[in-house]
Amino acid sequence: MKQPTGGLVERLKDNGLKLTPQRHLICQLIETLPGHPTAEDLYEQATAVMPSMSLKTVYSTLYELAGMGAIRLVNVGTGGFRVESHLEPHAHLVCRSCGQVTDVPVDPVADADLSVLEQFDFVVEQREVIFRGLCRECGLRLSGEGSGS
Amino acid sequence: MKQPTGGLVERLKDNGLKLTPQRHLICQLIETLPGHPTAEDLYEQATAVMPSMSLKTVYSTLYELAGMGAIRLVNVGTGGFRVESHLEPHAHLVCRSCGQVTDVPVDPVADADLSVLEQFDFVVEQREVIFRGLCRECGLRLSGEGSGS
DNA sequence: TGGTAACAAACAATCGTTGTAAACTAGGTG
DNA sequence: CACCTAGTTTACAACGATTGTTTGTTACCA
Ligand SMILES: [Mn+2]
Ligand SMILES: [Mn+2]
Ligand SMILES: [Zn+2]
Ligand SMILES: [Zn+2]
Repeated sequence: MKQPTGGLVERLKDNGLKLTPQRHLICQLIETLPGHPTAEDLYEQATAVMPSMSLKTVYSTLYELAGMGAIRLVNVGTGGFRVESHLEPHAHLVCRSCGQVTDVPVDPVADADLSVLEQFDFVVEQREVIFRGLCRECGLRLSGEGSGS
Repeated sequence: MKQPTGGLVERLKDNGLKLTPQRHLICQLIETLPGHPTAEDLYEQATAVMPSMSLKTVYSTLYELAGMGAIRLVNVGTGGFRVESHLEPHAHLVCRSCGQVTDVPVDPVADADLSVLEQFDFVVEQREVIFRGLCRECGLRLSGEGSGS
């Protein structure tokens, strides 16, 4: 009923892909790194362990994992997509100042009335809710600056 | 209580910006073109009338209008942002196949319980709801292809 | 009649991502 | 083992969207 978030390596093999050292490392990093890493984040971490790792391989592996539904690639408008390894429906807080992405562990649309959607003949496969604004640090910092001098 | 969508030119002047022919044209196009045009869409339309128009000027003007809250620039993950001239809160349908962006004239989060957000010390300024899936044409086309031959 | 501030154009550069081709690797075959 | 092959990774060029820089224009005013 609920696929284990911590089984990326198994998912790869189940889908007939070879478990290469590169893929293994990328899977581990995804399961280890907190938050919503970018491809570049993963690349940096990966090259620290395996200097020959190519950025292209990171992208390819992410698309493979996303293609088999093991992760999602979300775009919150901060330039470049981010890896989402929490597959349960949830919302995101995105700071317009520092770009930080935080999980909100509920789906605000869960019990909304979505009957309006019927008229569109649109097959909804997935939904995304983003709250944009300022995180605590950025809120404090910006208001502090504004009143100074 | 409700700023007129059709007053971009006035908004520019109210904010102390000169009403140049370029800005005037871009404002007109935003108010005329249906849907959610990209910067490139506007640039194409603009150069048809004013061939010297620079893409940079389109971008600059869009950021100026967005900065004064006259439009919004939304990123639905189709590569590049789109101009949103309907400022009332509403959701979007985004087709994963053709990229079409359709307005859903309701805000599904409007009467959701957002008390969970309080614990985050995050100042929400704006929210975004996207439904991803397949539009009618793409749904028909893809299922038609799958069953043939 | 310059002087200057705001603006737009031309064009190079940047960022995130993708295409291409060459090199590598594990698993068969003889 | 020497060879073949499919799958994979790498190096690197190219791409689309956006931005920086520099230079040219324009409106307006002392
Ligand atoms: Mn998340
Ligand atoms: Mn819209
Ligand atoms: Zn922040
Ligand atoms: Zn479609």
